[in-house]
Amino acid sequence: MGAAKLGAEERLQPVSEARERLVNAAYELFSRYGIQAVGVDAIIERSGVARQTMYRHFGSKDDLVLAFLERREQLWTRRWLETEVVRRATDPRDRLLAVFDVFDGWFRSSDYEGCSFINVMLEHPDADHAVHRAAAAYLAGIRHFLEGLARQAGIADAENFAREWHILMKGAIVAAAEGDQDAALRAKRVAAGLLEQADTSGEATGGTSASAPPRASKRRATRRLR
Amino acid sequence: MGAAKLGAEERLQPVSEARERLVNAAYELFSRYGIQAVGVDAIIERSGVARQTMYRHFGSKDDLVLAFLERREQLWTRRWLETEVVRRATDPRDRLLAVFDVFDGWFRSSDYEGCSFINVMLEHPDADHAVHRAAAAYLAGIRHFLEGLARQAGIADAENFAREWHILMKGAIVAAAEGDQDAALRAKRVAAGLLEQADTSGEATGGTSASAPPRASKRRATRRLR
DNA sequence: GCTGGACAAGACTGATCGTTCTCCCTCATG
DNA sequence: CATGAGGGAGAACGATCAGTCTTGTCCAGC
Repeated sequence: MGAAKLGAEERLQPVSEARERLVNAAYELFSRYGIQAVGVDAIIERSGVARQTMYRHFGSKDDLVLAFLERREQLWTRRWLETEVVRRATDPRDRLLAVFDVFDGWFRSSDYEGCSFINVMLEHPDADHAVHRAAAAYLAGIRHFLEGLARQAGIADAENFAREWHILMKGAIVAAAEGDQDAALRAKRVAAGLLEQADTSGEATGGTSASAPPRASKRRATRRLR
Repeated sequence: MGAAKLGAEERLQPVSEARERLVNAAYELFSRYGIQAVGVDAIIERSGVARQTMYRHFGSKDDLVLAFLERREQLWTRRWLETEVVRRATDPRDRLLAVFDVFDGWFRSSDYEGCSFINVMLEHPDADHAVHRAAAAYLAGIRHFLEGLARQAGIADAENFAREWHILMKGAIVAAAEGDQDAALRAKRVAAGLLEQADTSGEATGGTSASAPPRASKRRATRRLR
């Protein structure tokens, strides 16, 4: 807010070209090398922007980090992960599983950089720090996406299910950082088992496991299976 | 190796008192705040050791980091995690599950500091870096412990099983860093399902779930149930 | 045409980084 | 007694850190 009123021209282009270049440079450097390992000098140099210009747009390095995390959510969470998952399947259960197919390609890319939200959050152990909180909030955003899919799939305790699913995703991300390129496949197998035994109240998917007495569903979730 | 021959006295005490204080200080600071956030000055100060003394024992900060990781394995992996797991149960399957009970207490401790191996590995994204490699190696050590339990439990593909189990552990560790204090319980529930449907060739544990057609075990694993 | 904001370029601050060097003391062993 | 290793205290190194300030140029709006 504040840079709202503009002339007729320069409508659709970013608020400021300098700011855009700064966030781009920050994105490339922070996502690859982490926060503490990248100095503002490196961002200045890569963005080709003057030092003072940076401090006019972002009062401090932490402010720039927050802008980086926001951009990361736009590009990675929304434009990449969620878009790709939705594109690959329509059934919400298939979409949940598709997460790990998307991850599989990610883990096998030569320049796998890991999850910036996890990295940044662990880099700032202080839970009260604004950067830690922002990173954790974006992780929660991913979880909300999962929770929505779980709800659409008619899964009873969608929130808990999403948290379990997310644990598998995060574990796989760390395993991939260790070098396990098959981490997504492993996690997907575990996830499939989790989905299979999930308490789905409604939603005739034609399950495989024969008997298994139907657990008393604690509450009828908002069944919405578009 | 190298500091082997000593006088008659000073037998059981550490190689050097100064070195011991340095590693202790490094342990407390690195495990809580990370590597990059802790300068050598802080370690000098906390250990009460002279600057030059530190550089006589450790040629560089990275060397001290490696010593810290080694100590972390001694104290955290061996003396705490593995000991506690073995203490809580005798059946290998129960021991596998006990991992998450031990984690549960850990996650609820007020000064939860996370897994240093994960933190340090993510802090050093370069897979060729000695510190990254060491951290990854200690993570592999944890996995080998799991693999041993899986083998004792008669699980067919023990290595893959251990990797899946470890993914759950690491995902829970990250979730706990986000603030989810119930992460261990969630991961345990998923793990229990994983264990239930595991290809265990042999080993009559007297399972709970009634029907569930016994999956055709692909291969008879080396049945060794001590 | 003037004014003021955005920006480039870069000097500069004080602090901190990892590392090296110097000087002095202690103490066990020859 | 002499020697030398181990250690303490601290100055000093050059590099880098995040952040400030100064100067000059451009350009749009009045």
